[in-house]
Amino acid sequence: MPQLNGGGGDDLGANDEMISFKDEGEQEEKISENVSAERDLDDVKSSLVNESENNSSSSDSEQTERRPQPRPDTESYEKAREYFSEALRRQQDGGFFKSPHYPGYPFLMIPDLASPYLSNGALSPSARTYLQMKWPLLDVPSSAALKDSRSPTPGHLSNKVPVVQHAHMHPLTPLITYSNDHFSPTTPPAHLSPEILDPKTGIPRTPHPSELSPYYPLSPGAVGQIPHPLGWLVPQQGQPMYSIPPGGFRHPYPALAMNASMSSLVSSRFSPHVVPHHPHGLHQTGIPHPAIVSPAIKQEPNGDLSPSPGPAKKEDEKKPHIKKPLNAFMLYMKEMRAKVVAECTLKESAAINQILGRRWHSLSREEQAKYYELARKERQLHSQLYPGWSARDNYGKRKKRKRDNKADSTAEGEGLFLVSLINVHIYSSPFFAVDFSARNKKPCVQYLPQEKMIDSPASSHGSMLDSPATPSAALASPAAPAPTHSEQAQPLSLTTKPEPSSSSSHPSLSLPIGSSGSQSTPPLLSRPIPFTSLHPSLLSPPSPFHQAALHSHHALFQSQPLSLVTKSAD
DNA sequence: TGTCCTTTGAAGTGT
DNA sequence: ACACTTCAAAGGACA
Repeated sequence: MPQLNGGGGDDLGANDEMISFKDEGEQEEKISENVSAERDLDDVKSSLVNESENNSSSSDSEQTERRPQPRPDTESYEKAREYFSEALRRQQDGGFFKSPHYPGYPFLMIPDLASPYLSNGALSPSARTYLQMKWPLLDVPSSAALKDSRSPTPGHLSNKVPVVQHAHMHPLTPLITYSNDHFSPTTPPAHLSPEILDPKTGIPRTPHPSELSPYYPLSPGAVGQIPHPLGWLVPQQGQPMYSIPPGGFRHPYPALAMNASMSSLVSSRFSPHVVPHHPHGLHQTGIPHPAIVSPAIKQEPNGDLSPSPGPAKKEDEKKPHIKKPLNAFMLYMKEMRAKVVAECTLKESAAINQILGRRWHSLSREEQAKYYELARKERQLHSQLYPGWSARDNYGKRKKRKRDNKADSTAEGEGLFLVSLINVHIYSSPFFAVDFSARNKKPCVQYLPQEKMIDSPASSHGSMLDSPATPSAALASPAAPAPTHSEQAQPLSLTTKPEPSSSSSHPSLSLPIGSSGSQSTPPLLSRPIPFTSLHPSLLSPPSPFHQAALHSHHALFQSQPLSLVTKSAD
């Protein structure tokens, strides 16, 4: 089966190279998968030809033996085929916008290309048929696969790292999944519901609500409403980010392609003031909105801001929780988490996030810029979908623990904070691995043996990429010169603000660590991370500068275990 | 069951 | 203007 990831991860090649020590033949597989995808395209062409031939000549028995296929509307069918052919070509040319966030799909829809087969915001039956044929297991699984929802995972999907990922709808286009949740054939989403063919016309019809998958249960008010024609692209268990407007997008990039009138239209439709008409965070079609978490689904602990029960409270409960758009790092985490989890035995998100944080810093500017750009588009789309929404709306819906923590930490004094900062800087440097012995409440930063450190490509340059206020600016000059050694030597900062050029190349290391007084009250990680579960490759490789610096600081750091987390032992 | 942890970045609030 | 706070995701751990 062609897998849509074919080559799709190449845009993350450097990163893949750094962290993918699990499947050495992955690249080869991707190449072959691309070829396979092309071959499938040819198969489709052949099938089209055969089908047209058979339409006039095949017997009834042959028809019944064949998998029932809706008779394609040749024109739109052809358009869809052309689109995907073009998409595939662009993907292979490397010029296609491949979402790092949605590796399950090799490309993002190109509006002007996609529009031909988008009829009134819906995927035309012919286009759908095409997709069904092309990627039967991915988007429109075979009926056989769906008859038994417990059917075993296909071999090509058995890898812990999901090859095909459903779960979230792409925020930028309803045609893209939005999650790296593992594809689970045991939980086919509504969009994977078997194609229900009209026995008379042979054209896929909208299933009756009773035929729909229970994964997108229709609210009582939604009974009778039909699933969105693009529902097959809406993910399963996850939380897709942004919804499909009522009536469907007329454009795969609704937010980006909307003109003023459309924008206002969508705004009126998606204004938080209107959204409550669809309680439970479900789209009119019954598809949950990605960025909306209904109180009925996700109950915010402190979501009840109204002091007294009553209409106000009810109104508040009805108001869906529109989540913040994901920032670049969140997008990166979302994509890479599964990979990291698959590469090590860690399951704890806190530990995973630490690794991801370091990897994020080890990304090149170009790689990071992709995520910044994606995040920018996320925000853009979000702001267009929810023009009245503000991050403030979500304030106070979670426990304000930061404030409490700060109150605690301030009691520890500023010295501790400084040292903690230093510690994190040092931890962030690729010289050290964190030794979290199983029950050690005070994990140490240890020197990572050199031979373990240098086996990875020196992709770490301690990117000091400032989170660009205008990520497009970063993209505007993606061909920035390769980081020099001095650049690589820049410390991994807690913040993204650029270090003063006049400062030491490793200011964090030059700080008077000994004066911190942290030794007496070393900060600790509240929950230890088993060091043995950390694969060496999870740590950023050192540059020559790092090794040199390491050499000079070796004794100090070895004799002075440094803690990772800034939280006080108390 | 709810909160914490942990990361970065965006956006909010407060001074 | 700047510092600080909150929340986005994730899922195990913990109270």
